[in-house]
Amino acid sequence: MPHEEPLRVAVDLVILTLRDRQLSVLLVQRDEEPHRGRWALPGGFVTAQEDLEEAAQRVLADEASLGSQTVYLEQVRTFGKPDRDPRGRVVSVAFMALGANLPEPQRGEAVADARWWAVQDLGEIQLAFDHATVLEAAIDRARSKLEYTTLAVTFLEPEFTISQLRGVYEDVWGVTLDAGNFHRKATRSPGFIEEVGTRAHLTGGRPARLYRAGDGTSLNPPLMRQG
Amino acid sequence: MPHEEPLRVAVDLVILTLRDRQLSVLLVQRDEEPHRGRWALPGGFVTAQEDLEEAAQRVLADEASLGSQTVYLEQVRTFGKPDRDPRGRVVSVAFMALGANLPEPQRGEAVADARWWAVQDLGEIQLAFDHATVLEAAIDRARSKLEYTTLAVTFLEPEFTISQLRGVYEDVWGVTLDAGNFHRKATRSPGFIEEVGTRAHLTGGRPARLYRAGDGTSLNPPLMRQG
DNA sequence: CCAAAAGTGTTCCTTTTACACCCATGG
DNA sequence: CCATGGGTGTAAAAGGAACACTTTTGG
Repeated sequence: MPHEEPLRVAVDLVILTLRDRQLSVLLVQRDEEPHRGRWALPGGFVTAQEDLEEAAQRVLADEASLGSQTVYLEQVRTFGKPDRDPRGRVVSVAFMALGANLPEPQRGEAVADARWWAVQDLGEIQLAFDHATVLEAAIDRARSKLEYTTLAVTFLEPEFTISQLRGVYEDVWGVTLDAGNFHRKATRSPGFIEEVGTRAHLTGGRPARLYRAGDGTSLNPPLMRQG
Repeated sequence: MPHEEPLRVAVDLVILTLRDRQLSVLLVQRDEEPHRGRWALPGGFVTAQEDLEEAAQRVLADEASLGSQTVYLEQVRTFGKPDRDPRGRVVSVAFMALGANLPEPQRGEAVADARWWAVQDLGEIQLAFDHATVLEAAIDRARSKLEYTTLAVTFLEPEFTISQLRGVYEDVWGVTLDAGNFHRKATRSPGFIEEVGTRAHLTGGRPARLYRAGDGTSLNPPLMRQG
């Protein structure tokens, strides 16, 4: 086996939730060089004895104080350009985390601030490292997986109404969907949702039936985006 | 920044091509411990100054002698369980490589043998490390990307007929598709294929028009699998 | 002429889309 | 009673599946 340079391996997390009907991502403001003052994805180095998913869970708990929350976690892609971190060679495995009503973050170590940003409002600011690319990859992944998987439910509490589910699609895709047609598709996709039996009294209209996530993970036919 | 253990980062390649109408993968037989004698995916460590894709290209050239061939290369997933390599901690970025009529491999260093295996015939043999998992992830990715991308053309020479294209779907998915319906779908998917103008005289039937890959990368509506 | 593959037409059926309409509640 | 959202019905349009049929070559 030839000699090779040891590299450092990190995980970076794109933690997404819906806040005020806006797809939002948790960013931390760096308190150290490089990129001091810039907003970045929460992340951390992988330690010797942990799997990549474990490292991601640890960052969720430590940097985002989301240890106890139920979040969906999925690996997105690994970024490894030699110059992506000015401190040296760091290969970073990007994860996407999705959750319902995630709380305001506590400020972690080496971090000046931490808060949710609506994805829409990120146009102006410049993220640290290559995190803009990482963020885009994760958001693309989330948007497209809504079409052909049951992932949308991970943005919702365990019990939800169909219009809340429709809201997830509308907010993540930025479209408007026909309520009646969506209702049919959702209720007729096998394994997508299951009726709970009770009803929600949310607003001034007819109470909606409550559902929970079904067993299925894939959606076919898929839910189409051109609403 | 806290101290952390340096890890080694490798790339592993799932190189797929069609040989005798069989989806086939290039495997190398290990000539060193651990797993001496077992078949494994071609791979190698990432060096200090190269990007992950560059490392993958280097492995393609060195271990698979596919340096000059045109192959499609895409990152699949990164595997990092602490015990996946008995020599120590190795995080491995898996790539999928697709190409047309790839040649018989030359035997590389630290390798007893190298050859193409039909994916169908792999049931019996046990691969080294976690390479069975890696292989499965890549094949799943390839199979599902045929549905909604124009990736099928990467299995073909620059000019091809529609029935050759249909053959890619049939061989990769293991199904039989209706020739007439496939013809319509392929010719009407914008950006999928472009007519060249000439014809192929392959077999004993009517000569087929030749096409080349179009500009598009995604296919919608997708090509459905239940042929 | 015949076999074989290429390519087109046609029919039936399912799904999607748009939108009307009724239902059930709070105020 | 009215506003509001929940949920169903329905007709037109689009798309998919099955398969017959025509075209164009080699032998």
